[in-house]
Amino acid sequence: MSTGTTGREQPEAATETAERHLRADAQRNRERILEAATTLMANYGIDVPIDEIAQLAQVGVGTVYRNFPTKGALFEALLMARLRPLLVAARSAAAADDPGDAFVTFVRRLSDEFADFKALADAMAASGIDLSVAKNEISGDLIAAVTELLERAQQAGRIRPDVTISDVSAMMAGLGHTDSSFMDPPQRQRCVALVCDSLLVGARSVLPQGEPAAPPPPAGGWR
Amino acid sequence: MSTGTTGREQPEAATETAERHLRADAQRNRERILEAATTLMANYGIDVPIDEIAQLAQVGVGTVYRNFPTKGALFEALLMARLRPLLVAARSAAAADDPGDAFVTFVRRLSDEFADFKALADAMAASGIDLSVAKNEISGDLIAAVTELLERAQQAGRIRPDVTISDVSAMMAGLGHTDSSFMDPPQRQRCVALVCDSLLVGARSVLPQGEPAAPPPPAGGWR
DNA sequence: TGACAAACGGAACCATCGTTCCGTATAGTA
DNA sequence: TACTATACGGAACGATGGTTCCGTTTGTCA
Repeated sequence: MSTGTTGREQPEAATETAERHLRADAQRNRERILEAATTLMANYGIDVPIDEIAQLAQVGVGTVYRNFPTKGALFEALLMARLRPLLVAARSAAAADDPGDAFVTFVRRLSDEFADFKALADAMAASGIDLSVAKNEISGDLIAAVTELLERAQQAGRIRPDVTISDVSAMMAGLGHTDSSFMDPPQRQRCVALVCDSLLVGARSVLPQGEPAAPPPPAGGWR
Repeated sequence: MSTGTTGREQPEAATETAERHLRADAQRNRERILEAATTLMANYGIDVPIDEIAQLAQVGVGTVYRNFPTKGALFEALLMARLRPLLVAARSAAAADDPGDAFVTFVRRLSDEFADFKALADAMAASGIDLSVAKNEISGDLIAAVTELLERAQQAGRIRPDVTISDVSAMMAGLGHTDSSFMDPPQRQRCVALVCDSLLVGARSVLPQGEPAAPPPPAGGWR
């Protein structure tokens, strides 16, 4: 009766297309929410409570749910925003003159993305070893692009011919899950280099300098 | 420490030493609990509810808590049981004639352990990139043993001299987190081989055959 | 066999978190 | 300025899961 219909009243969910003339404050809030969610999910992964996102965005939880029907929807919106440029990168890598180098560049880029946005690795873990982090089309396109990148690099003799896209996906997933929050950037780069070395033909990277030497993590060590 | 906190009345917690004359039924139940917890945590990781463990063990939750003051304690008990043989393996690998081969064998073994006991990978993720999955002594011993294994394999010229124990730990963690539940055994073996190839000097394994669907890699391995 | 400490089961408690509901506030408009 | 659709906040709800409590059962020993 008074308030909307029996169902929810969110406008077209998170669809950016058909921007149904949002009220100015609503538009502002939506952006705040996206920003807050990005910040928090980048650092803490998918596990941040909605309440915290709402708090950081200076908004009530209701407002979050008015914009995104579900936590998953919010997450997926963020994910897509991350995946899209990654797809562009993969495609241009596949078209590069030297697909071998382009492959390495792409892997490095992906690793950076994992580090910058922890939730991406979470999503990858949840959906198995392939790159299809969401049921969205983008993920399919992404894996297609990486497949082509791989094939071209193999044709160019730069990547081992016995390596499959599954191998690549699995290694990428592993990279993402070498819990980035515990790994400093130099260490991450070393891992990227090692992974690439395992896939490339006759490659033996110079590993970027990491921590001084010994393993002793600050006193207490484990935990 | 864990024992004798002010609160509960559990007998020495999970300490097997000083087996305080458990009543026959209590002993039986304790074993049932450990067995059930192993089964469930192996398949579902740390996230299995205590209730489910209790149910499978055919005991009440109270009985679980009488044996293990906390879910974490139960988990740690299982973990130690897993880590101990792994430690033995690492030590004997470090003492092997060919530390290069022994290293590969150990990595394979570790990977199997991840697959057999999903919770191990969970623990590793939670504790960062090093092997120290718990604050227990065993984990310290384990990383020490692996360090020695690494050094000996490097002295023998089998592992790249620029690889550090941190690198090894990180790659192992990645291996564990290439979510084993989504990866069939052949794929896992391929990843193990790739990781080893990245660490060893001049190695290019023949990757074990994986799934049939993917791009046919029968091109044969490298030497 | 009787008594009692030891052990048991599982309801209840508490905290967390996703989601919904609804009374209230306000941007946009006439 | 007044009116109303739109949007807001946040309390409340329901599900889940770890932990505690306590009345009841049972193994053990004399």
